[in-house]
Amino acid sequence: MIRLSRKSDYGLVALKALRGLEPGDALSARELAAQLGLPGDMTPKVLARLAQAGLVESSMGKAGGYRLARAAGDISVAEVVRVLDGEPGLAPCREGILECNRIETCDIKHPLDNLHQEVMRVLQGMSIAQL
Amino acid sequence: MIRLSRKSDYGLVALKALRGLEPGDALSARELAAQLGLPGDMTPKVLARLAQAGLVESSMGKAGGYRLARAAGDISVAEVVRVLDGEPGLAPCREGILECNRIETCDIKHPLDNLHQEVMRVLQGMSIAQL
DNA sequence: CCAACTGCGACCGTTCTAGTCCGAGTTTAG
DNA sequence: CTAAACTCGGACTAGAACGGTCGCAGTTGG
Repeated sequence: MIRLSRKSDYGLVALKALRGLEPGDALSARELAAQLGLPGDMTPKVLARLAQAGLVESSMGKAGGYRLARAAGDISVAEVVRVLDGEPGLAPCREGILECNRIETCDIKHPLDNLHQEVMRVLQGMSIAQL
Repeated sequence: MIRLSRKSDYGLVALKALRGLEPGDALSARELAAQLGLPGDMTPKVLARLAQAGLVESSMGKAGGYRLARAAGDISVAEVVRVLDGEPGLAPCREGILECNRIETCDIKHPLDNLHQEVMRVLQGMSIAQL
């Protein structure tokens, strides 16, 4: 609960390493992994997802690698988490399998949603630049 | 991520049902389960943990059951979650197994902790009475 | 004494996650 | 044109966490 998966953790660290890179440069997944001490084959996966979400750009080929697609200040923690961990969702009563109670749609759903939005607002307020 | 386990969910719903109970009364786990549509044998477990944490009181015997140990306004969501899901902890880099990086103690740990505190502050600010 | 309840621990099955492996496509260097 | 270095994407395995169930011991009220 309120716990980042390792993917999100790795993603944040990687993005942090990627900021402060010269405009033309790029870092390969392998370099990042070695430099940050991340598990070798996990890093490409994380970066790939970030790339297809448009948070980083990738260049193929021999001197390829990754670089931030936007300014570090324009990438929020919330966005990274959403990409790597999927859309959050406070309670698991949405799969349609369970109906919780039949009384309305869960007594506590509404206030819990407010809570969730507040939490997301906090995550939204922090950018990669501030790490 | 930012996701309540079902235990916490059940706990919150149960506490909500327990508030608005006459001072002398008590609800048995079975009654609560039936009334809320929770899985039968899960409810005693959740309530037992809440009881040993001092959030609810239990009375044994034939007419036994559970009731709130404090006013609903004095029980925060954060407390319930902590009891049922364990102490949160934003990132899983504490087990001592991994050292993340050797550079200091994780570049992003500090700002992430701030974030975590803010989230907890949000949870702390909402009580059972407000559900 | 009996019935109904809590309390607590042990026990499975399932699901999610971390992590690894492998093949295919792409670009640059020589 | 060939080879090397890199990204891309899916498939696959192992392990942990979680939800859920069962059974027994202790306790209280009729």
